[in-house]
Amino acid sequence: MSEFLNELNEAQRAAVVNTEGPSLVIAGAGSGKTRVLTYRIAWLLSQGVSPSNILALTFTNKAAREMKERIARLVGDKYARYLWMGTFHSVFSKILRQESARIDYGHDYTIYDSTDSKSVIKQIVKEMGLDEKQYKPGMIASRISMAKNNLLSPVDYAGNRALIEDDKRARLYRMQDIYFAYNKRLKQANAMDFDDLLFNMNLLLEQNEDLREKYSSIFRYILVDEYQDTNYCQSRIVKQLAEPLNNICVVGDDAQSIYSFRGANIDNILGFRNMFGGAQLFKLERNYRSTQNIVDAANSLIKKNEGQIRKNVYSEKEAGERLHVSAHENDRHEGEFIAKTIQQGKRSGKAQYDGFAVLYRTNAQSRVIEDELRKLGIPYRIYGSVSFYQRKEIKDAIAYFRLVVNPSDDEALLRVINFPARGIGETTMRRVLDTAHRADVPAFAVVSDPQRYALESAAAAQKKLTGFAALINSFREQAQTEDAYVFAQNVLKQTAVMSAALADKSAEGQDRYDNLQELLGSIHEFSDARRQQGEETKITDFLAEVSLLTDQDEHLDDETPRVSLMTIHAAKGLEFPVVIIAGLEEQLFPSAFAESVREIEEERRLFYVAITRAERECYITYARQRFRNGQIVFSSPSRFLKDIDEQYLDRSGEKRTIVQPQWQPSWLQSEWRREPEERPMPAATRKLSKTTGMQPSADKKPIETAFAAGSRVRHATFGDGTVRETFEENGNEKIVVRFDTKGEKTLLLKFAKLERL
DNA sequence: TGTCTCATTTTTTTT
DNA sequence: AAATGAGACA
Repeated sequence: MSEFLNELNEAQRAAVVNTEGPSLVIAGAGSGKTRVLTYRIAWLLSQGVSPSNILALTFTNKAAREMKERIARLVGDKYARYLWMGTFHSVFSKILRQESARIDYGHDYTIYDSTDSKSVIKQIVKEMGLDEKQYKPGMIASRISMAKNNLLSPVDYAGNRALIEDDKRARLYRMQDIYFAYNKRLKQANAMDFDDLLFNMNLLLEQNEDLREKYSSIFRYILVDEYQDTNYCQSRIVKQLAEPLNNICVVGDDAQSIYSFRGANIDNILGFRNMFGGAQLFKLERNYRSTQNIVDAANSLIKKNEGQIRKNVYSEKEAGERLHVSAHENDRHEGEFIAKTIQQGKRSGKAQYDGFAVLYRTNAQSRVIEDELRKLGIPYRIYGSVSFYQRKEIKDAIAYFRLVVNPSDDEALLRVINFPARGIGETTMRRVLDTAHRADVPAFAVVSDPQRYALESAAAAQKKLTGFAALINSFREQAQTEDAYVFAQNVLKQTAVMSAALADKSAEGQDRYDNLQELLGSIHEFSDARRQQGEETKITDFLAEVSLLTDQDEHLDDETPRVSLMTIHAAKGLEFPVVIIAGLEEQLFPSAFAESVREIEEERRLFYVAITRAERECYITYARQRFRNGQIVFSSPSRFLKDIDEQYLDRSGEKRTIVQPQWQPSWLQSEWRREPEERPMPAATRKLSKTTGMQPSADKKPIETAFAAGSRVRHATFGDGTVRETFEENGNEKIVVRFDTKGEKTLLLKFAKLERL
């Protein structure tokens, strides 16, 4: 039964069989972390522990799924199926649904995603009459999130001197009030945001001794993956669940902690042995993934960080090639290089396409690379950009389901009340919301019965509202009786969502229709899968799952091996024979936002993660200029390149290519990152006026702008045919300055293909 | 109300 | 470049 233990090395085996009491497994990159977790679970099962007594928490859905599959392969699906395995969020959300009454929530609570949250915040800021420029929803949302991650309720927040001081410094004096109102609003909508799932889970355990006992007796063995990425709240929950047996095993690598922006606290892993006295420590230091050069290079990099748990990661594979660093003239050339490298690598048999991964710091970098891959006909797959469930039409469709199941869900209501158009406009909705908030009721209540809440709207508008309410209400019964798929089909048909998409003959309309069909298909699939396990599926079951799906495998049917493109964050836990890391430039990687040493160190860990994804070869690229936010910016090589010992690098690729721009318009750099108040005249206008010698139009209307760096001024062509100056860029594109004669006296700059002068 | 146009702003990573 | 916001106009 347990001969599989032979497949482990000594350190791994020790970590696997030491099941009683707390243990901390520090697992260097590529040292078989997942292996230890899966084998530990398999081992527990082989010792007669029931799968329903094991709780395994992971960071992503994908990790959970893969681990489950691996366990099923070891011990059979009939055990694996009953394991409690999933992300923190999904497991806790299931428990919270079960126990929702205890925290005074309805069973069918909605989970608000970050878009919903920001929208709520925006409304609150507006209603409080605050400046939206000052109180940016994203900023507010992240502060609230941090508070929740640290278990601070609005009341705690208001009582926290440090936070209040900090808010003052950021000129967010009403922060605490917004937090308070935000939570109230969510409660009213019977909704939780991502952080509430954790916050409330902790609350549930803290306030109910019986539940604490119930769940800690169910979860007799607890395993936590990626422990370095957990936040304070998560660690408290785990602590409560683990007691009194404390059969808890956490696995992680402090060197790979890259989620502090999400509240992850590296102290959790560093302080684990304080929280759980007598915890055993296991160190996995042998890397099975990468060649020595790669491991050594990564080690030399991470050594530049302070405050690590000492460990000595080593590889016993061959030395392998050095890491190839190359410089490129601009982002397009960089993309071209990447595509060619992959093409050649494939031809010379280094790997199939799916053996290559291109990693980058930001999603925005993927586009150019995609373009170049496509030019060479290389199949690729992008992970994690706009996921299927984030598309507008899908969110709209789901909002209908949400609203039917949970009529208090104001965000869902707002999304769909005028989609497809029903003649219910902004003004009406403004009034509805005002009325609802004043009466402390969900918006849907006002929509259903405007009279009762004395809504000040025209009779015609009121009729439209009640009509909409009737439509939604007519679905309510079906939601409870019908199968999810049948229900979804009905709703999309009767609300005309489907027909609206079908009527749209544009390419995007076609796409939208296909996507809706695909959504129906996936509901169908979901329902079928559950039927095979003997469970009926209602739409609420689907909703409970879908809101926590993010990267969800948009199951590609074809089996074509594809190159993977993703952010480094998304690449954590994966490995590829050949890894290409793009955009190693200051202001990009490390990100321009990383200022403090702490933040820089996190960026460095990110680079460490990127390098250690590679099994055999690693390419690192950077560009001298890059198109960013509609402007060309100049960049210098990342400081991180200097952090790797020279002996592991092959820097020959840096010498060939460099072309410094011959002529650089001085304003290109000086305009970058200038504060708005220092700009008396719109920058674009000034630029143009400077270059052309023309005066800006009287009303100082800004002008669309696009000057290429490294361009050479020749003459310009104006709309009326006069030629003054042209900008030639590296022989490929030119920019013509035009004088737009129709309408306002505005100046326009346009790109045009270059006919050689 | 809804649609179009023009201007401004955005800057990371994600359960 | 792309998304958001404001204002004009039908």
